[in-house]
Amino acid sequence: MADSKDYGATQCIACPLRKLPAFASTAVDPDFTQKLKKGEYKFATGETIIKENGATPHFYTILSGWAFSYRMLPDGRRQILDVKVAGDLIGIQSAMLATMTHGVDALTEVTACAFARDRFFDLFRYPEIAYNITWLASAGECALEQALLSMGRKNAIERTAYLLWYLYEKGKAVGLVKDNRLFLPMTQTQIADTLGQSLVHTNKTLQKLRRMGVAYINERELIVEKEDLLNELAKVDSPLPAKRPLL
Amino acid sequence: MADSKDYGATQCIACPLRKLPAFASTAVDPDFTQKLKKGEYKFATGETIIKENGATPHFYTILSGWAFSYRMLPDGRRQILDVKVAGDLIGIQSAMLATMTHGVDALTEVTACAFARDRFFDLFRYPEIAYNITWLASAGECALEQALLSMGRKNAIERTAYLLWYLYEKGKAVGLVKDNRLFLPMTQTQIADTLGQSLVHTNKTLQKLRRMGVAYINERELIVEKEDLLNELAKVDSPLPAKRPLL
DNA sequence: CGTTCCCTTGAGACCGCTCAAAGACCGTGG
DNA sequence: CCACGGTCTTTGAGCGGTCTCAAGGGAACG
Repeated sequence: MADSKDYGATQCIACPLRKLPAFASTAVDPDFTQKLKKGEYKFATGETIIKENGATPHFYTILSGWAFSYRMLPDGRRQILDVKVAGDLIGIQSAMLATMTHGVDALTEVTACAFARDRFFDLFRYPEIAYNITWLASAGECALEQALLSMGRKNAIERTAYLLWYLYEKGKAVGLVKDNRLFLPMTQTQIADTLGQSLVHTNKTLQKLRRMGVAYINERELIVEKEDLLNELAKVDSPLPAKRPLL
Repeated sequence: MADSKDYGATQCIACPLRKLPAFASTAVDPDFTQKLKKGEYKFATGETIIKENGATPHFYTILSGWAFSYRMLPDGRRQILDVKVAGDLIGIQSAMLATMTHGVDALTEVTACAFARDRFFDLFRYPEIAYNITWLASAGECALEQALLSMGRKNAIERTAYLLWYLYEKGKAVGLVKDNRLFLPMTQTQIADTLGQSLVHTNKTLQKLRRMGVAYINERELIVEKEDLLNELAKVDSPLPAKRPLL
């Protein structure tokens, strides 16, 4: 499943994510996290990190790279649920519910910190960690709610604007935005599967946003020209949380 | 906000929900839960239990009755996110993220056990409780994922069938189904807002399901005639968990 | 007996879908 | 070095699923 393993390549105490302003400084001793860490895994672009309907021996915190979670219907229709970047936790569901109800694929090369599933309950002996895990689960739920509102009640332009806004904000939080530019390794097929729209219509909607001078994607980069207009089109109701915990 | 309060009307140790097969017997001492409980609240039909974008002083476990969570757009469009029945936890989000990103309204008269928000973190000192809260958050996420898949990739018939299946299973779990009948206090407008469809088209789709002899709603009752066909139409991929924890 | 809420039905418009095909770019192998 | 296949983006055309608008009937309620 994993390409390579490199035990403890990154020391928790020296975790580069801790420096980012998006992450709350935690009360948890990094040495403790270090002990829980089972290793560091690398996944290739396009590789499946977690299988749908399977059980992983691990769950992960993404250290670097992009991934997405999805669900599929038997006939091949796919719905992308969320996009995952550095700091995001993936696979808790399998730890809680025994089976994964979604899969996770890598969009780029991904480095992830692995934690053992069979020691999952141990984490809850530490109130701060337990709290953080629940916090992240809640935030994930919140993101899904917004997506659901988008899919259910917004039209193509609003929905697409919302997704671009969301990705942009998410990128900002982990320091991936520079000069209104965000590296964005998603194809239009993947964007369509996130929006719950057809590829063709997604393409036309993106072009409309480009012609409106709001935002466009070029060479795997999202360029936001009018952030306030994007925001307005997106009908955003709640911004992303300013600080989030890091496991 | 709450209509009436009646401290400790129901003793946790005598909680009627514990008897239901859907709930796992917990390692948590009921006396302890009892101490955390801040009272029992009653909400009238149609009343708002938790305000969107507000902060509640409490979060709740529903003891009896039906409710739904939703998000609204500024122009009044509404998306219903989930339907809540006995045993469901509502309002954790506000406890975690400081503000509620969704509102919760009562569909019937609702009785709910209240827990104080300012003592929320205390709960995490007890690993079993912390674990249970996270479990419930994960399960909520899973339900939202299924809804998202439904909205994004299913057509009206499949989507409607899925919702009916979901409600039916949810009702079963808490012992509300008898003779293939489930008391279901939702109007077609509310069903439409759950499905992300227009009222008119929802009405026509429900009629199609009725004409197909699959299931129909009559006098606030959902009658499932062909459960297997409903299941097949719904394209269900993961069943509801057999056992869930009770806070 | 009027008002309100909910369900139902019809008709026409339009948003988004499917089908089809072509161009751009890229890596690979002959 | 060029031909080739693959992936991704773009464009056009026509269909149809779902929406909006409009209106009527039934039940509940004051």
